[in-house]
Amino acid sequence: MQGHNISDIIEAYLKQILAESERVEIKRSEIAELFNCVPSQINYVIKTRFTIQRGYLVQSKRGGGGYIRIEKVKLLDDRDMLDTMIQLIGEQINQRDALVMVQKLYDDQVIERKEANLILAATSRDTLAVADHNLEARLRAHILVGILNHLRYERE
Amino acid sequence: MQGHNISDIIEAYLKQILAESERVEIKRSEIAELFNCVPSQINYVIKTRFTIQRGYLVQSKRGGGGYIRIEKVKLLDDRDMLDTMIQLIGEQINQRDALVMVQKLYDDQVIERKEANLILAATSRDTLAVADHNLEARLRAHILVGILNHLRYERE
DNA sequence: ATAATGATAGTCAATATTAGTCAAAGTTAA
DNA sequence: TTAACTTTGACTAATATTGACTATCATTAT
Repeated sequence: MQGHNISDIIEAYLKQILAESERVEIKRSEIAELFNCVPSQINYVIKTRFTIQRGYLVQSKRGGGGYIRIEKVKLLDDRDMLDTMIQLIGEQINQRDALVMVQKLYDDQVIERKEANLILAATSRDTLAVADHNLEARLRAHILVGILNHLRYERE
Repeated sequence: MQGHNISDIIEAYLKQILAESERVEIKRSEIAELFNCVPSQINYVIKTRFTIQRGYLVQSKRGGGGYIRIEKVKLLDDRDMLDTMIQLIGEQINQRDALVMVQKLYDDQVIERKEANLILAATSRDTLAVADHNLEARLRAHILVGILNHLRYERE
């Protein structure tokens, strides 16, 4: 999954630390130097890979002694997570973000592997086969929300 | 089948690697250069020779460090029935007929109860929420076919 | 206290680096 | 001859990288 470019490598590095600990705190410039990239690339990595959808909370401080802190967040229960996801989806969602959500549901054992794959099949671009991408994203959102709602009450 | 043209040769090259390994990961431009063809020919080869029907799964990423990954998947015994169903569905299907199909999948133990309910949720009129009934039926057909295609093989 | 300075991090848009799509043109085989 | 298949390239889309400019915070000087 990783290792094809610097962003992937930085992502892996941070996640390795997060596998041991609940949070990681870095100094942006140090990480940039460590991986031989510009500081703003760290922001790019965080923005694309440590989103709330994926279960991460990011805080930072500027100025002297500044830092970036990434924290794994834990939603209280499945119901809570499903509600949050439904909110996050809103009116449309692209395939990548949908994958992230399904992955999170699987990681947190809300759904099984086969169910996860069914959902991905149902919401893939190939399946929807709509020319207009905006419409496609809206449809995907509807289907995903429909499924999440179903999961929401099935578990009660 | 044999090396009558470049597409066949590229196909053979990739399949030779896949004979040793479960997956092959390429950089499109490199392969194109290796075989002295335009990059989009690689897409053509993949589209015509590495389909899910033949037991291959393809993933890719664009941008820096991009790649195309081809994976062999194990096709399951149920695939004849699934193929028949896919044919039966055609371009559109109503909710009642979809229910019949899902029921059959459950009866034949291709899917579990939870999975069946999930599929029904994904294809219900409420979820699809399109005004035009014809469009709704077409969309349902696409989703169902997408799901059936994914049931044809075993996932990691 | 307040202002100036230095040390951080954030934003955004330009550029770079890939892969995907599509249709026209060319080739082959029935 | 014609229908299917292959080749090609112009255009599009997605993702990554970079750097100039901005915002915020802590410390020091006035």
